[in-house]
Amino acid sequence: MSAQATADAEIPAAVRAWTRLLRAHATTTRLLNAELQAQHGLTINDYEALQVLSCAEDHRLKRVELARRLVLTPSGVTRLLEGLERAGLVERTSCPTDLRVAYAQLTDAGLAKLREVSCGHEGSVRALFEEHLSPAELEQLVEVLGKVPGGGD
Amino acid sequence: MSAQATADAEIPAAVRAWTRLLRAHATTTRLLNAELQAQHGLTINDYEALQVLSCAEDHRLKRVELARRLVLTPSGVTRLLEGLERAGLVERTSCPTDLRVAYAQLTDAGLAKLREVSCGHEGSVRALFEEHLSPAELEQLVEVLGKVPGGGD
DNA sequence: GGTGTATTATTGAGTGCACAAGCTATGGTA
DNA sequence: TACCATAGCTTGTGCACTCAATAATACACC
Repeated sequence: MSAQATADAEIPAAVRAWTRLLRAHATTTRLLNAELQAQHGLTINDYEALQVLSCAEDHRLKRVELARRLVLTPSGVTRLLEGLERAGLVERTSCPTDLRVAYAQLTDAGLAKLREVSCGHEGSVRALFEEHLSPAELEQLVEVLGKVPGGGD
Repeated sequence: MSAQATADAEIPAAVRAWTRLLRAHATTTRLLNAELQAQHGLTINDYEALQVLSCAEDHRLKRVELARRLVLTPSGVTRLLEGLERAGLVERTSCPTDLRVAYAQLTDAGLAKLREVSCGHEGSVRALFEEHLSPAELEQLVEVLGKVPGGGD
């Protein structure tokens, strides 16, 4: 009955959702990042960038658009792509009609790398999430996360 | 009907949940962190640390335990507490029965700061989440996030 | 055509975190 | 008592990201 016994029932659902989102994110990213890094030398954002590019038309995207999709700042994208370009997975392409834009273009090596990595990585993601959530719960999670700011596509 | 037209229906729910978790976290964190920083000079983890300590018995916790709750490494906690100690919000306390442990002890100033900040911050969290999610959806979110690794209490 | 504003991208500086290595203290075992 | 494995914590190093400032191009407007 001390000071810390207050609350649990009073904490707004939004706040509980927020802290759980924080903790769940921290835990899952730590696990998946470590694995991705150890097995393939990629960070989560490296992987996500390759993935997003592979879904884009002609496997390329304006850097600003990539930033928007990955929820990074433009400067974050510049640094991210530095690494991927050094590894030969992505290359810069210029836009003929607008000299400001530099496309991030997935290379063949990048696509190959993605195919090599994605199966195992998706397996890890599924193992992590499907271990404790039923298919119905996963669908719910997808659904409600889609309504959280930034969670939609 | 191009290469990128594959998939949407085929992507496993676990993977869609994972990417939405990533994006939602990045977006909400960015917003809330910027606000907390601008208005009170705290990071999200600063706030969370104060919050967790305030709920602990005698307002103090072993650093290792704090690390576990915040999903940080011990070294991360050391650096986090450096800042909070410098600001006078937390102080080190030693354990009489085990000289290895150094408690993180919330100071009066820390408690005051937390009370000063929490109302506004909770308001921001609620505004952000309640804007697009109904009470029922929020409860669902709490429920299913609780089953994601790290999301439980 | 020239000017002003918006857009795209990069760079420099600073921050927050992880990993690995190292220290001290504890507790079991012989 | 001596020893050794383990626990708690800190430090050195490195990485990923942000913010603020900067440069170059595009485009609307007069």
